[in-house]
Amino acid sequence: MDNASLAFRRHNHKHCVNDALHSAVTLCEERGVRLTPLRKQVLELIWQSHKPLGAYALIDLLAAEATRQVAPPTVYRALDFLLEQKLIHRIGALNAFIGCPHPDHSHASHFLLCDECGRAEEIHSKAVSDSIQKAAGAAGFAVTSQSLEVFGLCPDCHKRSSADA
Amino acid sequence: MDNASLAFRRHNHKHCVNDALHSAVTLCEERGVRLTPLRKQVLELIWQSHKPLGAYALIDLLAAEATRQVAPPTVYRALDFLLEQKLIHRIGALNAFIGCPHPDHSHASHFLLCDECGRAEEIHSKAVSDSIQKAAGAAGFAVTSQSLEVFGLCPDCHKRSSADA
DNA sequence: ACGAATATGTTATACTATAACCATTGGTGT
DNA sequence: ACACCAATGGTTATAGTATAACATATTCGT
Repeated sequence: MDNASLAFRRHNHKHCVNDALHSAVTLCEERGVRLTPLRKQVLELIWQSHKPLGAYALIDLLAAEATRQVAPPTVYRALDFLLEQKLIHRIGALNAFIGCPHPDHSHASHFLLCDECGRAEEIHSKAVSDSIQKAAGAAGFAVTSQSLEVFGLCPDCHKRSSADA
Repeated sequence: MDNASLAFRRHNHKHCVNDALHSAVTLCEERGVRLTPLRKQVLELIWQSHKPLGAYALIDLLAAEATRQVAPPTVYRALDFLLEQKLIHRIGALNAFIGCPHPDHSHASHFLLCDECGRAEEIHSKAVSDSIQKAAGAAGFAVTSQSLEVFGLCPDCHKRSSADA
């Protein structure tokens, strides 16, 4: 079981954070780009949970860490960097950002988003990617990026809501 | 060829608008909900092109029609109604809205979005829907809605950019 | 050390969306 | 017709998200 499928399960989340930060460091070195302290701190804060985090929530967290009081452009620039390096994804419907568990191999942004608990799990389905690619191709469309946001109830919340009924 | 696949082709766009308004009227009657003049006007403006339209662009257009000067809440309420009735979709990545060519049968929001010309085409692929449903099911996730936003170049813009190169 | 490029700080502002409250309209039952 | 209630739209203010423009500081190669 890799980190990509953990969001909706019990797990030691420190491993997620450590893995994410470690591979971010490695990837940035390989790519010759700079994962500065600010960028790393932002990435770490985004990884504090499996819930997508808004830019302003991030600003509040940075302020709470007491180390720095940053203005919106600063955090947005860090977010832009992390997006470019595919270390995070943006969830359009939520205006929020979430860590990418597989930053090493490029892939699309496909997420399951729980309406109830807010957690997000990235999915990696070749069938999904291929079917999208095929449908686009049939329309003569040259794909550069894809974003899939599937809303509903995660296993836990679904079970809970069934019990309530 | 139905209206759902026209966005990237030459066509008489008046037909799109007429069809959309006509089926909106019919559907709202069937559902016992009121497609008021404001709501209808907003829907018509959204259908003026195949490009997703922002709420404030819509406000400007309403002002330009000289008939009314509306404030944001007014247009957002109209948009909410149209979204509820599935007469339009929201494109999360663009904070914009676009008409739904198939409001009569419920379906997910799956779009091809051209980075160059801004036009959007809704796709209806059972293979895509099914693969998504299956992937979500495998994760124990109960889907309530899906939004797929595929970015890239439409046939026209792709041809044009190849020619430029 | 120097200059160029990159990164961050700072101020102001643009863009997107909603809360709260009030006035009006339209259908319902009597 | 009338009173009533729910739904719609108008208005003001404000919340939430994102970027422009410019100043300062840091890093890297030479």
